[in-house]
Amino acid sequence: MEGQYYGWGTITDGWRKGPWTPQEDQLLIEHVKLHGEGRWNSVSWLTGLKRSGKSSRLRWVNYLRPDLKRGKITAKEEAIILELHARWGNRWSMIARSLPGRTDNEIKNYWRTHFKKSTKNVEKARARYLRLQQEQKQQLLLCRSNIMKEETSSQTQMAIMPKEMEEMTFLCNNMPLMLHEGGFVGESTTSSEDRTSEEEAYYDTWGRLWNLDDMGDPTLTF
DNA sequence: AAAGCAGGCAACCGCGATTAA
DNA sequence: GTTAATCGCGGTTGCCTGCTT
Repeated sequence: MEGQYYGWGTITDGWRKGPWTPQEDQLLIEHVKLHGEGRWNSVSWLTGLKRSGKSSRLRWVNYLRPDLKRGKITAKEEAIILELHARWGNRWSMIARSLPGRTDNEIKNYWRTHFKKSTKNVEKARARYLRLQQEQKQQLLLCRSNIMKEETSSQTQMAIMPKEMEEMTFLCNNMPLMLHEGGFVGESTTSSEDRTSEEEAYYDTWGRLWNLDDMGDPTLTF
């Protein structure tokens, strides 16, 4: 197996370091299938992998997990990252919890690559986000007026698309914070330490809601 | 075509928190 | 209550790749 390694892979103190090979990935996947996640330090002696528990966990969490989302960060995800970073700072794992399928490492890398060096990029992203908000706002207003029309004119309103109606009513009634005066929720000066558990739950919820399937995200360019 | 450079990202490191013995 | 093992997180490093000169 050793001869198949490539790149800067080396062995230090009996542990292999550097890029993972497909064979190593396969061993790790099999291991998790059999034993589940956790007990990472047992991976080595159960599979024969010359990888530390730490390295194995990292590989699984950041790359092999089946629920990971592949592909580029969307405008919506970007908006969430910006918003939550403004609020929580570098608490990447927490931010990642609001973006299912994305890892803390991925988000951290994205932030550093796109926003750390230049506030201009933050401004651009912010502008994109505001455009998106405007579009959504218009859609919601339209939907709200449709709901009102339905409410006044028809007794059978809930029979017509009841599910959609419920969803849109819920959105109309619960959206205001995200649309807060066209501004960034994250612009608040409130530090993460000052946040209440209710706020925590609120952001958790909205983070998840915003992760509903994207609707034609514009390509992100800087 | 080749060299230099910068961006992107996978992986490592150190450290604090948590859990088990 | 103490210690060791394990886990999880944030920061950092360094390879790869694509673009520019």
